[in-house]
Amino acid sequence: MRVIKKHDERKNEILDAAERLFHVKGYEKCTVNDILEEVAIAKGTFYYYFKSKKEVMEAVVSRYTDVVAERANKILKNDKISTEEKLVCIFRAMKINDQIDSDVLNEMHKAENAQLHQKILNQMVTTMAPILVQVVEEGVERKIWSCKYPLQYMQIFLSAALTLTDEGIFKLDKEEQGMLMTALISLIEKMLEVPENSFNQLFIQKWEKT
Amino acid sequence: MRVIKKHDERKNEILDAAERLFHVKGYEKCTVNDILEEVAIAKGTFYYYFKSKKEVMEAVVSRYTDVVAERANKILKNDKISTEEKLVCIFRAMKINDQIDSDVLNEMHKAENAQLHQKILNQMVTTMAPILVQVVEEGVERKIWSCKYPLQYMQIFLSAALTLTDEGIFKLDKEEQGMLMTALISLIEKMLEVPENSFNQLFIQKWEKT
DNA sequence: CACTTATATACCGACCGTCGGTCTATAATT
DNA sequence: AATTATAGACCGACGGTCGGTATATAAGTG
Repeated sequence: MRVIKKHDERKNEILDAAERLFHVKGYEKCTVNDILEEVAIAKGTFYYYFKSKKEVMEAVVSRYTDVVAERANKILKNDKISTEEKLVCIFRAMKINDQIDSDVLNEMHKAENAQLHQKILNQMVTTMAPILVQVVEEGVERKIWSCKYPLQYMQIFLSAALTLTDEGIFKLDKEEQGMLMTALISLIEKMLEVPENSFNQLFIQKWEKT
Repeated sequence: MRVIKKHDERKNEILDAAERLFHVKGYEKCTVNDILEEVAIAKGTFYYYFKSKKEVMEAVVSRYTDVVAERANKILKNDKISTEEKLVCIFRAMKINDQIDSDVLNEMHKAENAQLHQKILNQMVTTMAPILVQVVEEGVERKIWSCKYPLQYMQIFLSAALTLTDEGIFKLDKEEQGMLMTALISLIEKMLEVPENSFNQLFIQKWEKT
């Protein structure tokens, strides 16, 4: 019965199970017992690693946003791609404009799930906005863009995008989704003070290519 | 012990108590028993009027958004004020750019409270965006504004504003709040394609006047 | 018109199942 | 011997259910 594992291994097992269950059942509907069952551990073990259900959720979210942030930072530091492309790539890394992909964040949206969404939103805005600001500043330095409130604009963009595309909050049909995307792209153009439709191609190409 | 009241009277008593308690204790921390105590009714009575705690919450939110929507519609139909002022007034009616006022929505933000926030956000965007679109269209007809995606822009604006100003999600100090407001105003200018800073005065005056 | 009878409405509170979380015991490792 | 990891019985709070009761109003009845 008793199986002993390395601290981090067990911890990750719990995180994996939690992540999976959260986006299958939704955070609120997923009970601690569900997680115990999946990992095949007892309650005591669970609470030996995490002090509450909420803490696991936050750990799951952090683990995810860390991965995204790392990806984004790599893109940022990559000298081989243009500033415009960096922006698009980072958005792609966040799955903001991607419909097909069924990865953690997108799946999580589906479950009606206020707490989880809020945490994701918070983490995402907090960690990603500053990275995006760096891209924007790069563009400003290279004189291709101009932007009065980089941080605030990125915060606004992220919070709106993450909220409106959350299927657990707003139910949009394909057409509405398309309109929203178009509007979001056009807003970025305005934020960076580039001519209308100059980003259109860039974004659409990128996301149909893959 | 037994006090009998008209259906709507009782129902409103419950809603009043719930509303008060939700923003004092927060939705999640407020138990059904708390509400029962406040209204001085038994559990059966509560569940005679509402089929769940969540349903009461939704009713509280609807009652509030209905009031706001009504105020907004009155402003919209008022021929005595300019289109620009209508926009400002409607935002004021939603308490988006108001710091002092301690009314329901603002107070509710304070409690860490994902479910309630999400419902408010949803209701607010759903009911208010279309009203704002009418104002925008009025401005477009009068040739003072121009706007490519009125509905989407308003949705984006509302979701960002309501999310970022939620004290339960993001903790901003006074300075950050100010920057955010400025950025939001400048974004509206971009959305409506008016010159930079043309709304600045309008918004600031309005909100310092009262 | 008084007087039962019936029906719908409002209300009560004991009870239940679930769930997050605690506590103590104990096995394994160092 | 001490520390670390695991187990699982147990707890209390909470949302929600259920069977039943009191009140008011309407409908039948002599």
